[in-house]
Amino acid sequence: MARKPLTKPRKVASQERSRSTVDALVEATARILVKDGFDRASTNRIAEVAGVSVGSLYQYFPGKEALVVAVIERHQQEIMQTVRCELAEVLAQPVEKAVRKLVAVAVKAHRVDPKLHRVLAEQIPRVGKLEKVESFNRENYTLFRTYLQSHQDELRVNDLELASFICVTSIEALTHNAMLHNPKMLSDDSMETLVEEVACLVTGYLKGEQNGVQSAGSRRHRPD
Amino acid sequence: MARKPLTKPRKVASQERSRSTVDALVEATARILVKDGFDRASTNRIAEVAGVSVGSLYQYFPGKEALVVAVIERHQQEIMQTVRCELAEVLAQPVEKAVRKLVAVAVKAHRVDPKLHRVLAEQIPRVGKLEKVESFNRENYTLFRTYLQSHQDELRVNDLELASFICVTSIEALTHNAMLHNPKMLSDDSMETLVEEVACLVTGYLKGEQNGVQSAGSRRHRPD
DNA sequence: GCAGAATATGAGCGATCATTCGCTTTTGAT
DNA sequence: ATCAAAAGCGAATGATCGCTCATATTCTGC
Repeated sequence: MARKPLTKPRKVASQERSRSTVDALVEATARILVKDGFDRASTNRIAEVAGVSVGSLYQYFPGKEALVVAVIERHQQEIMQTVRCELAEVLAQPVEKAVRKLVAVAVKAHRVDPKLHRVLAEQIPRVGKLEKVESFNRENYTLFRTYLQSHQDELRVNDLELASFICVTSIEALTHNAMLHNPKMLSDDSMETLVEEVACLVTGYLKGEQNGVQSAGSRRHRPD
Repeated sequence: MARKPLTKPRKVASQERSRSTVDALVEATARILVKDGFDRASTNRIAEVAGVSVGSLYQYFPGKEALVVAVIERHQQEIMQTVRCELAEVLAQPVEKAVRKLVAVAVKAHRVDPKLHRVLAEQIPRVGKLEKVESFNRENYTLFRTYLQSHQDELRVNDLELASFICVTSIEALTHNAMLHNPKMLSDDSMETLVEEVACLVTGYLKGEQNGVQSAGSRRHRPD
């Protein structure tokens, strides 16, 4: 039953040359995804753009899906680098400050590679291995819940898990939609007011009242 | 330059027989999407499942994309029927009531055909004609802004457009993610608390304080 | 500088799929 | 009953794509 006489040990990369090949393939995949979309990204074309042969491609990736997974993982790696870095200092801060920072970070994360982000969000079918896209939010989710736990006395909400779900989902969706579907929000100015508003939304939910968050001109001046 | 000698006048449907053929095709497309996913939905297969020939398919649909668009439109038609129906009575109600109703309706909308909804959300690449999926939210968005305008005096927010964006996006994302990614929230019980919480989030944002929305046991009992 | 392992090559095979078109069947008006 | 238009048919075509494998090149330890 020994059935791998000529089949090379799929997916290893020890030497340096091969490592750069793998990099070139992932990079080419990302470029094609951005430039031509998911459908027009065939293994032959990826190999061609990467400057390698299809054969080499199949030595390291079992198929197109694996390439895309690699692209996604690389992109999320970059994003989480940003997030984790900026989030370290937040743990000690009060809710208002922390939430605003969190939202700002979410926006920043969406600025890492917007075009790629859009393609990954809009064109990649979430099937098979591609379901892993969701696992990304798990980390933010856990991170946020940890924060809530250590600041529980400042909060009004009880169910921290539910609260984390609500906050993280809202923040993510709002920044995401603002970046992708709302062209008039792309100016730095509008971006600031958006951050302020979302922070207000979340803080208000967590604390019950949002005094002191007055800012962005979106607040009404009640002259009574 | 007359270049349509044998090419049938693509996409007409006058008699009754043909109308049922079109229906069968759309229905078959929906079924295949749910059962096998977008990738495995080929025109040949759709025709086979529909009980018609590929030739007939191409008489009414220029390709697979058009079929999917038809499925999406049919699905959104059903959803908007539900939404519009339940939303009529809301216009006169105060923010607390109205928002809660709105959230409840959003949940209900996601229950129309959950499996199809999931496929449409996860597997359909938003390219070409398929971008139309977004136009769906435009209506809810406008509907919501209209409500805010007529209740402006109850609100704290100034920029109603921004507020609509924030509220609609949050509600949609929260219900969507709850239904699709959070299995433990599927019980009717959890669903109720979710509605309560989301309503609380939105109401708090719009009004500034959410007294009277106490309910779902997620609220903390402060015995001080 | 040599042997064998690692890596790279790319023409080609097979499968799938979208789409066409000459033909038959059904329909409805006369 | 007749006939033209409408609707339906499906084998056949051609294009694309994923993937393999026999072969060639490069690298690494000795």
